[in-house]
Amino acid sequence: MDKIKVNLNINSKLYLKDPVTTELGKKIIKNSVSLIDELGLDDFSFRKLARKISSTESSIYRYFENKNYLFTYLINWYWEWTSTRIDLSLNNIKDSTKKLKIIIKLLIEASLYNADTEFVDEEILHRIVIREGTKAYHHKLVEEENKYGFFLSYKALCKKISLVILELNPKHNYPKALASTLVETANNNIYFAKHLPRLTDVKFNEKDNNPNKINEQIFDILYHMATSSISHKLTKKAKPIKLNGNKIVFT
Amino acid sequence: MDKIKVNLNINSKLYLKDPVTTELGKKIIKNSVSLIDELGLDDFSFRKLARKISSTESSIYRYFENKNYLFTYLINWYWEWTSTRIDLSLNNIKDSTKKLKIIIKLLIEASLYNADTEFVDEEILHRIVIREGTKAYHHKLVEEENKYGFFLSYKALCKKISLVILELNPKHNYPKALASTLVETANNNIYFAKHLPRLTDVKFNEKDNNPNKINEQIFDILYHMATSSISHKLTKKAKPIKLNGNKIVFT
DNA sequence: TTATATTTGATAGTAATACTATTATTAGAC
DNA sequence: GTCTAATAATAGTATTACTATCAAATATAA
Repeated sequence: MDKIKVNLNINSKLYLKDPVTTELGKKIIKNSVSLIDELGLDDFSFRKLARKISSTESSIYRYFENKNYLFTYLINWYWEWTSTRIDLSLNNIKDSTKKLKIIIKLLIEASLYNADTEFVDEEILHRIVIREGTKAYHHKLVEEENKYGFFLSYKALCKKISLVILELNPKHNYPKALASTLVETANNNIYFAKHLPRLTDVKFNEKDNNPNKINEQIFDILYHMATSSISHKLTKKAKPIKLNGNKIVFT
Repeated sequence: MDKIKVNLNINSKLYLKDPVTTELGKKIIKNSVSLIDELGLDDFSFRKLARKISSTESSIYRYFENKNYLFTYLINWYWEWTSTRIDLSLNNIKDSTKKLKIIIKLLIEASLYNADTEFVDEEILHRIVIREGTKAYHHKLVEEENKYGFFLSYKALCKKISLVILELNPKHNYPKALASTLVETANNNIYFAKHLPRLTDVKFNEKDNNPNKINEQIFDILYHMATSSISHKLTKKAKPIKLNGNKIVFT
């Protein structure tokens, strides 16, 4: 495999000091990924991270204001890295259908184009994204953080996907909603297949428990969702319905 | 409006003592809803809740093991209540298309069938579900909590929706994935429209900022997604693609 | 009505989190 | 070899997330 140099453009407001510029910074990134994977975001703390890397809380605080900023930094890494993988993979592709397939495949499998950074294991990062990634923007401070531009990478990723949707159907009415739904639904179905299988349609045969088969099924689910929406002929607009509400009393 | 008595079946492992049976219990439920809405789940604590209701932390701990159990209790309330609204609304409906429309409408608007419990404001609860509901099952302890049955109400809700999907197309391959996607996508698009509008296609005219118009647009997005998937003719199965990966080096 | 059981409130205490601040030490740049 | 920047060490505060104990209030049953 050739090595291609890219750089990930992560919002500098997310850190006090750029972690990729120092050894300690890289250690913080690398070990926060594995520690969040291991403990979950709730139980992850700067104290535990400091212990793990034989450093101190105050040293970590020089890089990140708090654990949520660090977490959002990591999620941004994932968004940027995924955008980059898409760019590289679509590089010579003309056929829009093929583009769509590639995008869906990349949303499901982090391991394709594994980055050669010694300090982020993208496969572990992907697990974190699947389990807890949405916590980066589902909280009381979204609006404020959105003003800082913390979610620009996510928007750029969805924008990129929505443009391919529009290539396939320039008259599609909801390319952005479909794009964000594909990203979110990819993560959800991977998560559901693993932990809450009744919420998706992935089938497990006894010996069939290998991730490839599962990922293929998830690919089919997403591809079906995407192509059906993209090719759907608009029937007449749905007539709004009225519900004659009864009041409910709980006992 | 008539009043109809229903009861919500919430997993009893979620509480140490059933909160609906006592005044203090109801106060805990009611005020945790408004306080989580106000502060966000992260900043919400039993201490603050105790202060708000002029009680003590230890009294609250007699009802709920910890704040995550309380939170999951509230999310279960929403799932159960939404299932109930669906049951009541589909009661006399024969037409499956109409059923689908009603379901989508109910997923978007909490206010329809506002429950007559003096102790849960469903509209506020719905806001919490939209912003942070998925945190109930996106964490390190899913598997354990899933074994306790904490997510049975969610699965039942999705099952109910998937059956209507199958009524419309008995050969649909992914009814469960589509059902869970509709639930999740409803919440996401309401949230995105409000906080991260680039991630959806809701349009705001200057004076058009009223929730009805927005909810109508979100209805259209979801209805389009549902009907396109349901009516999609299966083309030949997508040929798997192979990506010839280049290694990426980050700088 | 009194005795009894149940519920709640008051108080205290522990370990951990989420920080901020200060000073000492070390390593690298010139 | 000195200067500078980065890190480590240490300490301290307010808050969280509990657990435990006991007293007061209240409902219930005899």
